[in-house]
Amino acid sequence: MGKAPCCDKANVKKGPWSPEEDAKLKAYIEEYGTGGNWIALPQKIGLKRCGKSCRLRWLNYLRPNLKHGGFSEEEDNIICSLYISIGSRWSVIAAQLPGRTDNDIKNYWNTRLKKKLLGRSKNSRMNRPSAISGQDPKDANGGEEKNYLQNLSSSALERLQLHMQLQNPFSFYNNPAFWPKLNPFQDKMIQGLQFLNDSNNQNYIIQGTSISPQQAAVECSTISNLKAEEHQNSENERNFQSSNFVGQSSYKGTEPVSGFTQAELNELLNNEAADFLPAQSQNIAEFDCFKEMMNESMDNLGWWSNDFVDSNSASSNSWDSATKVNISEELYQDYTLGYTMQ
DNA sequence: AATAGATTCAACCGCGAGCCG
DNA sequence: ACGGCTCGCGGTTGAATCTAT
Repeated sequence: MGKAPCCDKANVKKGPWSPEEDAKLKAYIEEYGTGGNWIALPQKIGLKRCGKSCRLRWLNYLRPNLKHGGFSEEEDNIICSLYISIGSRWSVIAAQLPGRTDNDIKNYWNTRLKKKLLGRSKNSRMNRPSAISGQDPKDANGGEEKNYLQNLSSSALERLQLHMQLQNPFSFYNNPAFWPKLNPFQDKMIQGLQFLNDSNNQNYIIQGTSISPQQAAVECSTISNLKAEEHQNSENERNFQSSNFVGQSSYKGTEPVSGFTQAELNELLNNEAADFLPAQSQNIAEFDCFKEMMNESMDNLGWWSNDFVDSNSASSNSWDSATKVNISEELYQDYTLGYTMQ
């Protein structure tokens, strides 16, 4: 049985929106709201558009308080650190960047940030066709690795590359002693988001204590309480943005954004990490790192790729278990609030 | 100035989740 | 419990624009 189409495709206009269409949609929504039904909306206002198209146009372009134009360095940092932590959860990342849409961020990542961060290591890999396995794929274990790699999405590979940069033994990233202490809020956020991605249900270290996934989930669910406290403590700080999970405003200044320090992210953004070793050694180091992860550390990599996890949580819509509800509600709250029409 | 190739980004698509009768 | 429907998401496409030759 096929799925019912959301609209009559034959009578629906596609392609770029005209100023007249924009004006119609904007005027109606500003006055009446969506009426809780995007599908019915275009008919009400005489637009020959699909409801989904109207929704997208409103959310990504017409809705008030949207930022257009270049991203700031702080926004770059937030996007990068969240991408590394949770992957392509664009809506979650967008929730941390007021005025930015998931589509914007996705485009910005795909067209600019990704290249900025990965261009270099990508080039080095492209120059060595069999460097990943270092042997004929048909050799012992090689076939398995090949299949495994073929199953990786490009997103997962990108994150792997970032991960490898972070694993560079000479890197700042790999020396916890050098890391500035995260505030509890940031610590919980990063670990909470990683927890959501992890189907292996390993234990988590929160505030130096190893806890079970179940406990981690409870910890994460307390984030809203932390937020409320902080909000009270900074009543005058209108920038708090209430939902600002990353705390870019409530911890402005000296604290790192998300799980990474400004220096770390600058290093990543400027590809400085790749300069730690001469080109040749760097390739070898990358290769060794990869092999090591493939052979020994798979269990530790669950967080960075959906492709490794079981089918129940492999989809992007995996925010569905009972333990995840509290968190996803928190994450989406303000994002959706912005769309709620009176 | 003309052309090809690269880049950007608005818009589309299909899927899964959740709600409701 | 089931099916229909809408919503929201991430991935992808393709027209417009920019850049290099």
